[in-house]
Amino acid sequence: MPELPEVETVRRGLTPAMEGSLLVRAELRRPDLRFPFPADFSALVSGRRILSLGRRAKYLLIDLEGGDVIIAHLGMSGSFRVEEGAGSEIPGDFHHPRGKDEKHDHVIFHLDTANGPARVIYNDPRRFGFMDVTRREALASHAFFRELGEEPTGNVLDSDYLARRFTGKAQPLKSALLDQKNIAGLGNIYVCEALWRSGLSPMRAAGTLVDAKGKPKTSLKRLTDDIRAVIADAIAAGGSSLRDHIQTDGTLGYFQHSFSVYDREGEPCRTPGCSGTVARVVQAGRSTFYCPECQK
DNA sequence: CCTTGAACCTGGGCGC
DNA sequence: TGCGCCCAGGTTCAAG
Repeated sequence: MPELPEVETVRRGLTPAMEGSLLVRAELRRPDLRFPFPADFSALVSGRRILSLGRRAKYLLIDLEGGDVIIAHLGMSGSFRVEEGAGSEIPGDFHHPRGKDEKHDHVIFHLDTANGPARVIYNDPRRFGFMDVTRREALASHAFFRELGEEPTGNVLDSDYLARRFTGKAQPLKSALLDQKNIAGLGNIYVCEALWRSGLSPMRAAGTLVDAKGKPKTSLKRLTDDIRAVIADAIAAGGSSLRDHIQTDGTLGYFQHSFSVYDREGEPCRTPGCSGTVARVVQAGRSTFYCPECQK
């Protein structure tokens, strides 16, 4: 499920149950997800208190007392849910009736919280997600993080930075924005949405947004603003739509979100005054949705 | 270096 | 009820 806004929403949703709680035991129900778990994963994290939940790009970070940090990536289909209360039986509830999907519950974090026992359960049908554990001080140099670009949140991402990254690049904008080395956390949906907002074609070469002096053209400044706005809006929407449900379902935000171009092939463009129709093309093996009429 | 395509997995939707 | 095909929010390799 996750691009940056969804992972951020998951982080916020899990925080009440996890932060300050004791991670009594990490139960691995299979030896691997996308990659094998480290051999000592469970031994290393079990019995530790959880200090805080963080996020970098699409990675969820769980900081433990003692200086280790759990790294979790949700891949394409990963989600977390919280189940409170004691008992060995996992009670089904309205949102998650017991059923077939349970076979994809791969990791169970057994917690001792301020309100009693609880479980945080990681479910991932496709198993493209993965978890690792490392020392907090080694995080920045970890292979997952070493080459990551700037976050599209906060004020670090600016058009001068993107101009430096894009100078001389013939690479299509779609691919350049999807590249985590440029911007950390954008995925297929929000790249399409940001390009639509900016009126820029996904096929346009990234270098054409930079002037001869290596400075960002107006179009790149606008794109930078739109990227930040798209992400901020999505986080805001996820946070509000999930408030009631995050306890049991981290995936809800996505599907309540309505997109302007993503997955709208053949439908009318929503740009005011535009009479175009949303088209779908494939770039580097991924679907791109855009309006050929107003995105140049 | 660049760009593309395949691979990793399961499940849902659609046409027949 | 079934079958086969295509598609899916990500990342990483190998190959051209």
